[in-house]
Amino acid sequence: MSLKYALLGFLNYYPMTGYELKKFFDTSVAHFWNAEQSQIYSALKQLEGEDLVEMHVEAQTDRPNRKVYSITEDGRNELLEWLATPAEPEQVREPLLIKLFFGRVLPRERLIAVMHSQVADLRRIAETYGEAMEMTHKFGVAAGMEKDAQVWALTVEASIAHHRAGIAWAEDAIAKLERMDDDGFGASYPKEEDNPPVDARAARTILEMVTEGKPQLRASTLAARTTKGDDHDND
Amino acid sequence: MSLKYALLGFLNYYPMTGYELKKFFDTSVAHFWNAEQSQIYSALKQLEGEDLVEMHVEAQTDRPNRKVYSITEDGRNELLEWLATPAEPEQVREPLLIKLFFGRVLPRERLIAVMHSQVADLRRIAETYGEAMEMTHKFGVAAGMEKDAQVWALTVEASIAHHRAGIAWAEDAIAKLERMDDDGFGASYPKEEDNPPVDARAARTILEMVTEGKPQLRASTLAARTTKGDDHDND
DNA sequence: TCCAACATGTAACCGGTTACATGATTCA
DNA sequence: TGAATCATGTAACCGGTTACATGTTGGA
Repeated sequence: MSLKYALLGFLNYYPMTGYELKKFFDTSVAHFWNAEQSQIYSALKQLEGEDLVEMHVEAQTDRPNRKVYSITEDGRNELLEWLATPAEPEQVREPLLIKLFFGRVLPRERLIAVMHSQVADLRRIAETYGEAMEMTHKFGVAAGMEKDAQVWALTVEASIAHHRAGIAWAEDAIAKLERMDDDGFGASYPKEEDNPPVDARAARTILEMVTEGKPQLRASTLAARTTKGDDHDND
Repeated sequence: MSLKYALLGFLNYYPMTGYELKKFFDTSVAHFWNAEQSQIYSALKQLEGEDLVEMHVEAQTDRPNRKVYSITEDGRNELLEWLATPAEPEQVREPLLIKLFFGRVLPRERLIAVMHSQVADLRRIAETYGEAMEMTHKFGVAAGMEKDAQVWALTVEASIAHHRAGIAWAEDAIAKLERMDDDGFGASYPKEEDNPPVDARAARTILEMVTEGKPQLRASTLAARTTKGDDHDND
């Protein structure tokens, strides 16, 4: 859903074509949002259908006509309304944490290697934020929007903070893994060897032991807790 | 794709039904991964087709038969292989950052209110991590998997670190917004008023000014940079 | 000569969400 | 009486990705 508003946001700066919008995405919000060309074109069509943007064709002979989109009054109103509404927290999906969660079955060194590679990836991404910061500044100057550039900079800081935290956590986790007893790791788990073969009731029993009828920590519960409490300082 | 491996990961602990898998998800990995019941059922069917799990029916008269899934040798191998492979970095998608990015057009106080509500949401979620930590411990005891519980705890720490960083950043951003000049905010932007009406060339000109033929910071570029460099300590 | 930039799209697919359906048992 | 638990699914939809199609101009 946010894509729609990001497009409105850009069109609220200046009228432009789908092709140009793609460039704006790639040069300014790439660090926290990506949009494919094809997606932009179809979203624009949709926005036009809702009368939130309007399009006029600029004829060209040598290449496909330019379709320049501009935001409508309705579009601007809807944008402002959306911007002033609290953001719904995103569902986190972290493949790395799945690997770590189930990673005890790997030889410890293998698991640590995966963690190291995560750190390396994060560092590599973090290096690009300098460029991103420069970009926000350049845009501000080029477009005469220095005020906007100040909030743009805050979004880059968010990404930096986020990555720094990720790196710090991962390094701490690696240190902890290194302090753990090697014997517990690897595909065969000591306990399993001493114990009678696992039967189909085990999972049931464990679930009963853990959740003694108590309310569970469900994603839906989380969502409810977070969206219900929207009753603060914004109205 | 990770869902598939999460299922294999759980089935590698114990054989169980789709219904029980859902509970395991909700009580243990909910803080970084969610899976809907319907999705679990169809994924299991798919895994069975690939011979990574096998199913046997436990007949029941009073309610639908239990379909107990267990991991196969192939499944275990594929799981181990996947676990030992570096995680591909996820595309970040942060609606809040879109709001902030375009938020200059809001009255400053409105934008700050959105940020405050973000902080409140993050705090509310952070409160649940105590429970999550308890859960990992309980599971470890109940299943006789104390070693696994140690790595489970690391995943909870990841979420905690992540949220703490989010809160700290947001509070800092709020402080900065509060120090900014009020006049720059709101739907009408001073510069626009003094300047001639915006024409359809403006976006073009700005893009030219900012990206003087220089390589751009594209998501694809980022992806390339991050996946190319996988040549470290894992093979 | 060949690739990048300009400029538009369509179609297939994929992972995930939401809604709907069925039906017994148990507990408040 | 009515909700929650147990236990299975199907179908529609939705946002996003990947692949494919078309065709000119200008620069390395």
